[in-house]
Amino acid sequence: MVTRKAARQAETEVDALVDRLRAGGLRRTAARVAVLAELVASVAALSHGEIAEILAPMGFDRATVFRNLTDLTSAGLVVRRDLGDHVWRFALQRDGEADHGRQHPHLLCSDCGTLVCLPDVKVKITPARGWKRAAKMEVQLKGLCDICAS
Amino acid sequence: MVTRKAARQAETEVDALVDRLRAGGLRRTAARVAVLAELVASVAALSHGEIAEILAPMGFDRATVFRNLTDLTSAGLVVRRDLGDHVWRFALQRDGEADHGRQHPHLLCSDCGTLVCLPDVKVKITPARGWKRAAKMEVQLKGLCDICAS
DNA sequence: TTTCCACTTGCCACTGAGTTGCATCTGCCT
DNA sequence: AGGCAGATGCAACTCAGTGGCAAGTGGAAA
Repeated sequence: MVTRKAARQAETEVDALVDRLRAGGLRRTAARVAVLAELVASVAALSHGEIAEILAPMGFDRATVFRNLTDLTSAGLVVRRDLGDHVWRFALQRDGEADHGRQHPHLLCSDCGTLVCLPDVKVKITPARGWKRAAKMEVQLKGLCDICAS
Repeated sequence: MVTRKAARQAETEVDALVDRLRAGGLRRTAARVAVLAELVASVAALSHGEIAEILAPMGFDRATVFRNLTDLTSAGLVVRRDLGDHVWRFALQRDGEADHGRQHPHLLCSDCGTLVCLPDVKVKITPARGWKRAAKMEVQLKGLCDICAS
């Protein structure tokens, strides 16, 4: 049950995203709007397969969904991410998300292979001899995730 | 051109690995020895496809290679790793690597896949809310190694 | 408003990495 | 040596991702 206010908010967000789409030289098409609407409505990142399944009853072909996810990612509106299971998942490129890999460390579970965001863990790197590329590194911790540790 | 000393060293390493295999309840089979020998001989992590291609002329089937990589990984002799291209790559779980991994951080080059020790780089982890497992984590930085960056 | 053209789509097929079933082979314990 | 459970080769399959082509269409220009 979606409230009227939330529906209007989502629509506004889709409109804003479409503006960015157009500004990037891409056409406003029904398929793209539908993909963006699904990403706006979803809390979690969605795989191509999941989105394609949702949009199929509306007549959108999965090849189209795939191409559009790729286009939207190239255009910078969408980011794709792998959680360790070799499935790309797509989510909106929220403001400031461009450096997601560098914003916080990730835990790679050495047992199940899941990649978990650790936004509350701070990591400080002290490089030796003015090693300049440290700031561009992503930090990954390797150990057991909460599920495998329990 | 492999020197005689290097060849003997590799053979000794394979023998040691086979001992661990047997200790773990797995059989010593020609296919498994061949897989281990390839991993011993390789500097970089190898994909299933790469190993299968090497071993095919010796009569080893790729399904067997796949199964054995999985078995060796489950047994703890081999570790698998993804460089971001959705291909699993396999490498030996080196002796002392469990502790080695925690002694200093490593750089995993996102281009060539080389794992480089960074003994002079200090990393301080500040976990949130008394997260007790932080001390048991290995730290891995992901970015370009010196060669790929130049 | 109409035209037009480059972009987009649906349909179909393909690729590559990974995986499974089954009959047969084989390592190793007794 | 015998026997049995594990391992293998062969063949086929799954799944996520991807590409070709004819037809459809968004939007700029006239």
